[in-house]
Amino acid sequence: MDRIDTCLIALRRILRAAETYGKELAQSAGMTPVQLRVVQIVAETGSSTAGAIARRMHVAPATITAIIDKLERAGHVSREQSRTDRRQTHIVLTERGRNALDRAPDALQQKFATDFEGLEDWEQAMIVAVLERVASMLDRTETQRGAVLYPGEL
Amino acid sequence: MDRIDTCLIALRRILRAAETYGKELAQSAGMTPVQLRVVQIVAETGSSTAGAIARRMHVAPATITAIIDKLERAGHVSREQSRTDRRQTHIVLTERGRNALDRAPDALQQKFATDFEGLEDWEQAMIVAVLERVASMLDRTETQRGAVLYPGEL
DNA sequence: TGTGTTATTTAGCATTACGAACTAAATGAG
DNA sequence: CTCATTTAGTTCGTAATGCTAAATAACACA
Repeated sequence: MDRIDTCLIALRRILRAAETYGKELAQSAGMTPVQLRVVQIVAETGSSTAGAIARRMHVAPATITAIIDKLERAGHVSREQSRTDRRQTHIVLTERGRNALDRAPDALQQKFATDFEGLEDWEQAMIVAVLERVASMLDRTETQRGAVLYPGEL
Repeated sequence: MDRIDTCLIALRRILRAAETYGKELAQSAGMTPVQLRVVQIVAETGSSTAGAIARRMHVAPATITAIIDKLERAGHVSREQSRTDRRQTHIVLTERGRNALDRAPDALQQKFATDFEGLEDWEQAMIVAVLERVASMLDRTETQRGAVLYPGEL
């Protein structure tokens, strides 16, 4: 078997695993993967505007509106009008949202972290180097093409 | 920065790159990523039944029916009733479908393959080893849990 | 023959996502 | 200060993907 094929197959396995974990994860948090992703962003940033979330997720504002609607109805987040610019809406995490987040540790992350810690030091170092290498091989284009860099993207 | 964090960030970059490429790819083929995935499977296997595609994609049969409907309407594939078992429907690629496929080289694959070939031999070997390692760290559970292995899955 | 199993489709629903059109608020030119 | 423009978010209509449950058709075997 070709080395490239082996790599691509491994990459697909990784992608599929991520998807699977995403679903599990969402189930234990009581929301869908996308909704959870939004909640994670809000939690991470303290409070984001709708537009900032949309840009960060590379998604149209209308899409975020719909997702926030559902999260708000479920009581996970709430909308707060900005005082400095009343066009803006700040999305903030509610108590309930924070609880859901605590109940939903990222399964992929956990699994990987556990296994990773059991490895030899040199093995860890090798994995770090390779993953970074592969990531930059794959996503380099995006920044090279001059795509807009969004606030909080890094 | 923590090694684990570095890995996870790299993994997310890889996931996002894959998504981006998937969209590009599908666009040049004139169909959605999922539809293209079905067409690829059909092309690869010569002719699959609807059920086989569903199992391979880990998706409910009803979902495949809907996708095949669209692909058939667009003239990319056609349905043919099996002669040996008339409950089965064989999905076959049309001329038009094959053309679309030719027009859509897998962007991720291309990009990766190009870069990969430019690397030193030892570097290639290391990448192969690490990706396989990470893949098995992440997707091991699935087989361990005794999930059904689907025909053509390997 | 009849009963049970298997393959696919139909129907109805939820989620994600988009673009276009709209409202409200801020900003800038004159 | 006023009017035009831009920006932020929402609403509306549409499409794709995915599910479950129920229907339909064909096979299989006792």
